[in-house]
Amino acid sequence: MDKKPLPYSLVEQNNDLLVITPCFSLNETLDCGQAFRFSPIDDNVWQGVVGMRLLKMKQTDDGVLFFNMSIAEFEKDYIDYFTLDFDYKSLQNSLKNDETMKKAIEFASGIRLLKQDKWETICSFIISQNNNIPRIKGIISRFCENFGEKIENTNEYTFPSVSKIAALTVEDLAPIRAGFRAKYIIDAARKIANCEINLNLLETMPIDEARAELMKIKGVGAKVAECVLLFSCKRFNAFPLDVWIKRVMAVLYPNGLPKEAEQHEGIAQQYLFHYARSIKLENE
DNA sequence: AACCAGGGTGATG
DNA sequence: CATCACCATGGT
Repeated sequence: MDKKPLPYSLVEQNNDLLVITPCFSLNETLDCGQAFRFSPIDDNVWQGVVGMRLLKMKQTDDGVLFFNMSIAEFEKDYIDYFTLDFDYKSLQNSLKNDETMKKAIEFASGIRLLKQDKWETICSFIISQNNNIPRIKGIISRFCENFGEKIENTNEYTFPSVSKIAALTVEDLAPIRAGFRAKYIIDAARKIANCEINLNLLETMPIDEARAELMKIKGVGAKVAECVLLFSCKRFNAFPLDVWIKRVMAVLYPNGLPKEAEQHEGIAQQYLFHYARSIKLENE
């Protein structure tokens, strides 16, 4: 059997690791609305908590440099997280047969789908409903500071565990100022903790069943379920329909996405979402 | 089946 | 300063 060459290469540089791959922009990937725990700390430098670890990264001319990272650790935890084993270049070339997709991709060709923690993604998108990004980030950061674990030698906190939140009440969540969403977070934690919902099956079960499974949680509707499937379960064909995408679809794709996007609707969605929001800015 | 609360903030005019 | 919008959802 022929083995396809990997779409990335890893180069250790002292204690750091340089990741060389096409279509990988930190700015575009970490600031496109799929993740809420990353912040820019300097020119082209980002940091954010992933699992138990504070990641620090820098965009350079050669690629993306991960600070204090070994090949072994990176292969274990972050290839999948940044979807590096997926051939973005080929998909982009195919999508570019469509003129609108071509423009959208050229606008932000370095967006990559993340595979985030499922529980964290469920909470984050429950919090996102009817909300703006600065406040979403504020609520999540208060959530972590109040109920997460402090990460050694940093001022950062892990995302709170399911079991810890399942034992709380809505009143306990008052300090995070999530408003009416607090009761949904508690409901999600309890249903996951008592195994009414099995997160591990979401990646493999038929996607309609996965949607139904997630929507057992109060406060999780079609939109939030779709975000969870796309941003934490590698379901490339999940397609979150928010106000922006509805607008794009109505104006640019009244008959649906081009055939090249089949089975990768979610990735197309990321380009279109970014594009839609930028067009709006240009008009003002 | 349309409509609205809920809680707070950022953006717009 | 007022008003609107916000990567929605559940309840009426």
